[in-house]
Amino acid sequence: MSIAEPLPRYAEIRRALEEKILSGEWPPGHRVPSEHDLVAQFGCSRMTVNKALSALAAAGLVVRRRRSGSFVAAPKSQETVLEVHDIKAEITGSGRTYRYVILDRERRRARPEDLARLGVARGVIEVEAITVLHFADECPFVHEKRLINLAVVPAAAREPFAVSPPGTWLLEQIPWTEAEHTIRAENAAADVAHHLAIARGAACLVVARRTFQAGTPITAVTLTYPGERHQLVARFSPATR
Amino acid sequence: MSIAEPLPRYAEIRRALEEKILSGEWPPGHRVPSEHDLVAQFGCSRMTVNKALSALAAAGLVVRRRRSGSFVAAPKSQETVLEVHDIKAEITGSGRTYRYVILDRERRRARPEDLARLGVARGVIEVEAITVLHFADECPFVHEKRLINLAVVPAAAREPFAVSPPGTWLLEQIPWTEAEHTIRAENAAADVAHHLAIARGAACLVVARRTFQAGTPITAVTLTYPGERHQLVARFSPATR
DNA sequence: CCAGATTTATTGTCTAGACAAAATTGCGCC
DNA sequence: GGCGCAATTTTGTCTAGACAATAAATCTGG
Repeated sequence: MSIAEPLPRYAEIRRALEEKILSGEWPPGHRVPSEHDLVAQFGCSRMTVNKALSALAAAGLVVRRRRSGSFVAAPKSQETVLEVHDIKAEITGSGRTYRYVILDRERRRARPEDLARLGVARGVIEVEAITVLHFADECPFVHEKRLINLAVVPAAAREPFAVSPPGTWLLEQIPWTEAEHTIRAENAAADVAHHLAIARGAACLVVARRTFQAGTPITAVTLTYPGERHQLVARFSPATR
Repeated sequence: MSIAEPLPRYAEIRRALEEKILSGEWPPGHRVPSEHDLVAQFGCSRMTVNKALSALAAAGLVVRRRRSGSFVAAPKSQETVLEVHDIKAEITGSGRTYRYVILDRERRRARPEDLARLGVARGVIEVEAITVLHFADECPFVHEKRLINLAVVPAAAREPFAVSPPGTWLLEQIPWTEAEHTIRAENAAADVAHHLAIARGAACLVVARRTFQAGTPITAVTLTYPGERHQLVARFSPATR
């Protein structure tokens, strides 16, 4: 049994409508009663039912059109929320000891492939290219190859990254407005396999992240996780949106 | 230049606050003016600033506490929204021809490993176990191993899956309330490699999805994508939440 | 100085209205 | 019948207030 906590009225209304939709009683395309009707049905003000309906619309369960009404949305694609943690926080958060080493570091003019990784078509920018290996309990955890746009974060060139790895440091330095992830599987190349202490050709999970601030790229990072030791978990329920 | 469309007042206020936060002018922990102050500053009613602040709280940019006030949230973890499409829709949507074959099919009492895949501790349930291979433009696209809980979807045992593959058919049959994904990389096993027409041991992206309705498992599916031909893309910007 | 009671600031929710915007419906006119 | 205009419905936004819940701050008696 779940405890009967006092839900606010708008949440109650939202639940009631959600139940009709998720149970299939109201199939996709079905017309949801108008705000006016719901006001009469639930005996509350229109702002309250509006709050419930707006939340359902934001969650993608209904589509609302002026003059036409609200309709149950077609379940076209499943969305799932993936949490991408800071590596240092992820490891220390699970009670393991964290350590990292900087394998390589170079300041250079962005090469064509660097520009592609950062997600810009062309241009002349200086980048800091850093390769880091992260350890959890002294076991190689993830291999990181990062580019930092020095036009946006000039301090990165002077930072020794002695206490915090580049990712953690950057997160504290500048806020980001957009992020893009691509996730793929790759057979480990010789050098990465060596650093991660896995067999050459072993499957690795590769997460590439690009971070932008108002359209300009800040950093691009490629994280290579050993396949047999790592997985990403994502959960989604429309009710919690 | 972007067109200057007339934003609603609450969106304007939200933007203004967001700008302060994302630019770093208001660092994490900084106190956001109270609703009362914002009402005076923007010359509108409290409901309007409340709507803006609530949206920022929902997006995770601020944390609100009664009597204490609203504070800029610490950017602790990046969230990203992954869209998981229906395979048939994904392929036909990009203009390729879609085809599938059922490689194997069996109705059986759930084995211990089946129960684990479905996410239940124990119990006696009948499952339909189906293996499907999907093609895009006659090229093997993804290998699917699925379990369907026949206690919830008894019709699955009688369905020939002649026109729609099990995943697409299920999506039309019953609504789901929760979904859980795990994403990992694996070296292709001999049989999967054979079906996908890739080398044995080639890196594959494995997406395992469990779908529930109000806590009871509906289906568990393991999708194996050839690593060199597939990747997942996820985008996130807090402003669009 | 401390424990407990009281005040107060702040957010959370709600109401009963108002006007605007959009899109459908229906009507009148040609 | 067809076209254009007006009426109507429904959602989108907003207001000015109200009371409740929470937790910090302050006051008070010992």
